[in-house]
Amino acid sequence: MLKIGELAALASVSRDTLRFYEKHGLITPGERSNAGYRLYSETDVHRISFIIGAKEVGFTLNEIHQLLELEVTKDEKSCYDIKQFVDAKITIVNQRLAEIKRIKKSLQTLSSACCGGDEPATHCTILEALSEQTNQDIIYVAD
Amino acid sequence: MLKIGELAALASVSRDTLRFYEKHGLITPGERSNAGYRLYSETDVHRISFIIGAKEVGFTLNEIHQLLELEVTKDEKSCYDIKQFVDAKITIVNQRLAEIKRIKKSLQTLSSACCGGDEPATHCTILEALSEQTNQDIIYVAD
DNA sequence: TTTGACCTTAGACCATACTCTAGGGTTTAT
DNA sequence: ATAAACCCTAGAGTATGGTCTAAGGTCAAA
Repeated sequence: MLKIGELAALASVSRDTLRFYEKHGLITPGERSNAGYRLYSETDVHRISFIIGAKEVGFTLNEIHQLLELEVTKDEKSCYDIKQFVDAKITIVNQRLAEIKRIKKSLQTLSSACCGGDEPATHCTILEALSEQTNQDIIYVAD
Repeated sequence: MLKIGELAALASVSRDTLRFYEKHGLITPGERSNAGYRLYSETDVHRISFIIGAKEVGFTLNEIHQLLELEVTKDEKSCYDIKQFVDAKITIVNQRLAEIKRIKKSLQTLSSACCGGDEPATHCTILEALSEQTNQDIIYVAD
């Protein structure tokens, strides 16, 4: 079992952040030491890792909370709802995946056009790198 | 040329958001109508699209501002700096890419384990779906 | 046994990214 | 020509996600 400072160091977040997440129901260390210190299990470590990862790719704490709350009950109806929710999230994830690939490509175009490449300096802004790409529909509308 | 409401509708953001981005130097419509209305060009449309996309995958407005400001000058030193900056961003993008793939995989595991699959209900939370995955180092440390 | 590094709570404060309000001018359709 | 629907500015307010402070208790080493 880890104390809060140990988990904080491991996960590269502050103690305050861990307490903040707890206050908002994202993580709930089951045990306390005699002195009242929080004690974190390995499951908590995984949980924190998931939270940080999900946050990094743009999920809000609220969405992460919902993801973490997902549990299959025996109720068929509820199970259907969960599947709906998860599949909706997968759609969002796929959109983000496409978007981040687009950005990566722009950055790579920019990087290789910049200094030392033989391409002209015309390609040297993000927007120009972006326009280099296939003329996909650029504006995001619900599709 | 588009008026603010037209661009807002096209990009699925509010007018206020566009004015907010302008105030913070992310977008700068060159022209105004006689009445003082903002007029947006096609470049502005691309720019807004980039901002929204970058935001969705977790860049802050500040980072996006830096990305958009990137321009190659004739100064070699400055060009080197830009390459450094862009390459650092590519590293971040790659990390996000890996993370979002991890999350996608978890969601897919969860979705397929849930309702109708023949796998037992033990795999039916995000955390269990996550542990299903190869035992990669789960905690994020600067690597 | 006391010094320093840890832990506790409650609540104030902060940055980011909007979002809304007030008070006013413009454009467009009927 | 007038009402609805748009535009303007400045500035206040809000939600999210922390971060810090105060006032205090605990633990391990010198």
